[in-house]
Amino acid sequence: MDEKAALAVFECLSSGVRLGVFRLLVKAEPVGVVAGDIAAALDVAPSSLSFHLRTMTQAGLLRVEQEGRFLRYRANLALMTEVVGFLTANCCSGVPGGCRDADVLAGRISDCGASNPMQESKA
Amino acid sequence: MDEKAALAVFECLSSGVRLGVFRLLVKAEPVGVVAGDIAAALDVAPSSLSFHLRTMTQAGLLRVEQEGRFLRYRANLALMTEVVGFLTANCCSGVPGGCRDADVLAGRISDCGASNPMQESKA
DNA sequence: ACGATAATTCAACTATTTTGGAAATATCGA
DNA sequence: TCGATATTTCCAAAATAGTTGAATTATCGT
Repeated sequence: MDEKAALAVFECLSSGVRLGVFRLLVKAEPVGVVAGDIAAALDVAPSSLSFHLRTMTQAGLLRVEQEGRFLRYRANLALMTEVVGFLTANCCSGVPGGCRDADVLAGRISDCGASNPMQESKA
Repeated sequence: MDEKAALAVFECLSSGVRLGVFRLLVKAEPVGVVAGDIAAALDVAPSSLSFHLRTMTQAGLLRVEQEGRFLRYRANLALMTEVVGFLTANCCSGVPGGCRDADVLAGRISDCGASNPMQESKA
């Protein structure tokens, strides 16, 4: 993962429409959703959605597969993992314990035994 | 963390300049860097940098503190952790094992004992 | 083969973001 | 207090991104 690829991922998720697409597809894992259903779910014009899907696919955030005249899209979760690793690489050089958040984030300090630390907190 | 806040974070990291700022500050944790040094390091005009720093601070991605006539900026790693949790919440509903990447990413399956799983792989 | 359906591409248009210089604000050191 | 320094704010120009509808490509069902 280089800076260019990471930037492409963030560009993808920086539009309301594209963030909506990604969230929808994350929920729909591992089945995926065909383009038309995405458009209907998010109320976006087909050509506009197509534009966004292309951007996201090129960035590697989505995987696409043809099913007859449908195109089924899926989220690429592994890429997000890479991005987080990229962000926290070379972090906090030489300051032991000074960067807990980043360490947990990158999986270097594991949070074993903690109960669902990432659960969304209602609000 | 709601969708609006997550979107703001991604908007922040979707510009080359801002991604550069964040990476610089992650590396500089927990000391931080003053605005002028950020501008010098990234070769950005002061007024332009100021614009980006304001965006990032408003999104909560940066913390700022005044030191005389300097402003020292720091990265807020905890927010990134929240964002990842937000992204993977409600993921892969009812499909056991069908979403390993997301589970590892969100810390629900811990990767205890694995050796530095996030290390950047040379390329 | 033919009409209907799924999705994409294209081109023009609109909207938003980013930039950089000049001016403003505030702190520092002597 | 005064000049230098650090940073921000303001504003107009330049650059990018997003939307739309029409045309296009390809597959489906009959």
